[in-house]
Amino acid sequence: MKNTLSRRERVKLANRKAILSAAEGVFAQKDFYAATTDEIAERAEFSKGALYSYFKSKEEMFLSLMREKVGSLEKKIKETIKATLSPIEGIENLIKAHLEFFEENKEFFQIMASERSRFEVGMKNKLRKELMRRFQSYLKEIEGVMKAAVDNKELKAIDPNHLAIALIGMVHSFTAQWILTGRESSLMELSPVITSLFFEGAKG
Amino acid sequence: MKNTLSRRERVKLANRKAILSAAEGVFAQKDFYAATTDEIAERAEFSKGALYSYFKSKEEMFLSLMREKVGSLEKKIKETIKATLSPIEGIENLIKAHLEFFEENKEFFQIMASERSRFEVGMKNKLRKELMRRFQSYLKEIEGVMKAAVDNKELKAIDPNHLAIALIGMVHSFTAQWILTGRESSLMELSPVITSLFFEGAKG
Amino acid sequence: MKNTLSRRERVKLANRKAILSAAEGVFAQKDFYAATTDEIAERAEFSKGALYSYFKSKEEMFLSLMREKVGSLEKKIKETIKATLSPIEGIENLIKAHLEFFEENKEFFQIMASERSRFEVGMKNKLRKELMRRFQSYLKEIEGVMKAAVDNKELKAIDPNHLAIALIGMVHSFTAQWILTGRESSLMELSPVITSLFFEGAKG
Amino acid sequence: MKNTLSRRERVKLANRKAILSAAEGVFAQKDFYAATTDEIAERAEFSKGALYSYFKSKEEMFLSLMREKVGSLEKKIKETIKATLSPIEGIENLIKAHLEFFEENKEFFQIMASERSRFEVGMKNKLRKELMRRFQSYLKEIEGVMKAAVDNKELKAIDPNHLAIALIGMVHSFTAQWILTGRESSLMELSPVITSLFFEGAKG
DNA sequence: CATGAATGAGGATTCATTCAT
DNA sequence: GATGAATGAATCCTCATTCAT
Repeated sequence: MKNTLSRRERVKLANRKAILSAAEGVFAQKDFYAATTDEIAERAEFSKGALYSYFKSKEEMFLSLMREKVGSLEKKIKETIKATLSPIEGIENLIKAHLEFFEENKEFFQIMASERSRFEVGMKNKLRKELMRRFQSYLKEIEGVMKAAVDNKELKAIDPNHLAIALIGMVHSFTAQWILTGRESSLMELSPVITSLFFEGAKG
Repeated sequence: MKNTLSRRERVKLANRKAILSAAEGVFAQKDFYAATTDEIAERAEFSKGALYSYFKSKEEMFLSLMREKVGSLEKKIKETIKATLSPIEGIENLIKAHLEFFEENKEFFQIMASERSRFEVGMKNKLRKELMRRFQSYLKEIEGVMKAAVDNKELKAIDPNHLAIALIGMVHSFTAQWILTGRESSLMELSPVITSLFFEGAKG
Repeated sequence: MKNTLSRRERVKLANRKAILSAAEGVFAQKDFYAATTDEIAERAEFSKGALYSYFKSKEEMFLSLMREKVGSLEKKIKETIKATLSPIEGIENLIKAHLEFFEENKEFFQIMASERSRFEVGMKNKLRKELMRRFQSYLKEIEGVMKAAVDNKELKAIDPNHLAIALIGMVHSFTAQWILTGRESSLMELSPVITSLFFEGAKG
Repeated sequence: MKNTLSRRERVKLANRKAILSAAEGVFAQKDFYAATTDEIAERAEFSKGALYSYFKSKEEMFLSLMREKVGSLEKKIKETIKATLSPIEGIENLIKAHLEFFEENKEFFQIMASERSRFEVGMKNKLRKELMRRFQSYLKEIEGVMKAAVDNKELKAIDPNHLAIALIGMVHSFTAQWILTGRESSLMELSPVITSLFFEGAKG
């Protein structure tokens, strides 16, 4: 496929990416307020001024980052769902896809985990609202799979929303603990534990 | 029981509590950095200066709040565990206790959810370290119950740490969603869903 | 002589003195701004409120202290002058009196040395002006002695103001250094050095 | 000599100097605590923020100022000493050099006179310690000249430390009085008086 | 476009002073 | 009168954002 972007545009895009990547590291380490544009600029090896020709404000930078990440998580989830036959298999793959994504994006996971709860408040601007919408749509996606499985009698007749919340909760909890305790082994190895617990429960 | 505190002391204690309560609301809404001492003071109906005769700094205020809350959650968990006979019953009660506590302390839950991940960073002072220790000890508590249940063959032979993480994850996830979606019904009503999912799993 | 003060009044006076004494220590150690009413109150073993029933403000407290000390230095100087026959002997005794006074009032000396230069500025209120007047009158006192000695041909025909400045300068310099270097020996021991240098000069 | 600094660097240096100069005026008038960054910024015609890109803190600003001034006084003293043949002549020139320096740096003299005594206290950081060291080394410098003159039999066999203290005391005292009384004539005119008093003494 | 110095609003903290008990 | 908790003005410092070069 021929690249339709001019060299200029390609450079801009690459710079933007580099800045977001630097921002990701800083936001993960320090949270939105503690992260300074100075540090982001330094890590991105750009001047502070340059940041502002790519993003209107620190907030926009943050939200762009989140938007892209949530977007790509969502995309991965959608593809996973589409690619699988049975709902059960779909859920298994969903768990794997999540773990894979979070393992590759630990920094984003940390940001998401600590900033999400704050999105309801403030909400003054469109960007935030859009982001919230995305988070909810990501949950809905999972819910859809659950509903299919329930309809299919492959899962018990439990509110699909509850099933989605439970699964997401377990995945996030394992991921958070994995990050907190130093990430020795691969996060993927936990996939069977989560799958088994989700499907069969803990009772012996 | 006779109250052994002088009136002065009782007033001081009450004021301290009032300040912490105001702080809880503000921290929940805005996070540590965005929360201003001005707003906390205003909400507590005290002058900004007064805050500083009760707490050395905004950080100390925050950590005192967390310490007390985590402490009382831990206490509740411990009592619940002690009061129950079989491990299975214990876990059921644990879920209820958690939901009850979070329902009564939604604001604290929000703070905990969003600030916990940040505790590793910084960590310069003793207070933060102490808080981290408490968080971990709270998890260990749950782990202990799980281990007993596994030993008792009431649960499958799964790493008790994993069982604890899974349970906590589900509880937190349901609580977070309940807060996000406006808390119509009581959080407690979700107890049977969580219990059933944890023990029996989702498979139909 | 019968004490004409009521017990009440005597107590008040004693308290006032105690507060000034505490203040002296704190002002010497920290300077006017760094000294806090909290610390003065604590050292005086009075409540902060009590300070304000003895002095209208921290500034008034400071100036009262200075006034009393400068007053008693002046008194000592006057007595010394009156008690001596020849001007030469008078100057010798003046040096001794100064050293004795500063040795007994090191803390005051420190305060005076560091705050005097600031008295010109501000000067808004009567207290400051009065204090400046006292400092100048203290210098004039010395000048008077010098003039007598010059008139008497016991000293060279040098402007008595210059003689006074030179003497005061040496005395203060030796005192300051004595304080700075830890006050091992008695300050009084320096009296012959100063006397000799002032009268005979350094040339061999 | 070609200037090896870029224009940027030259501007920065000039700004730094301008800020220090503004600070000098404010510190002289108000002392360290009473001087506000607001006033310094205003007088320097910079924003408050700009101050902080040149100096880490108000304290560092203060100490930089002192360091530079004490440094240049010391340099002047050293040069004076080096340039003179006989110790006697050296001392005469020393007096002149001092008066000249203080006349050109009245504001610094005022600061030095009022803040020096406070340097022992606190002393927490390296900068303060360094400054104290400089003050002492300045005194030692004078002491060295005195010792040479004593060894040379040009001065009486008096402890050189005492000679240095006496001389410094007189010079400071005359300078302080000159500042206090409005600086009508030139301070330099006092040089012969000081010289004569130091060498020959006051006795007629 | 990039740079980084300058801006200045914003926020934590201190402390003299007041006043209810 | 004494107390010490409460007040709030004052002040240092930070950092997102702008803009001249």
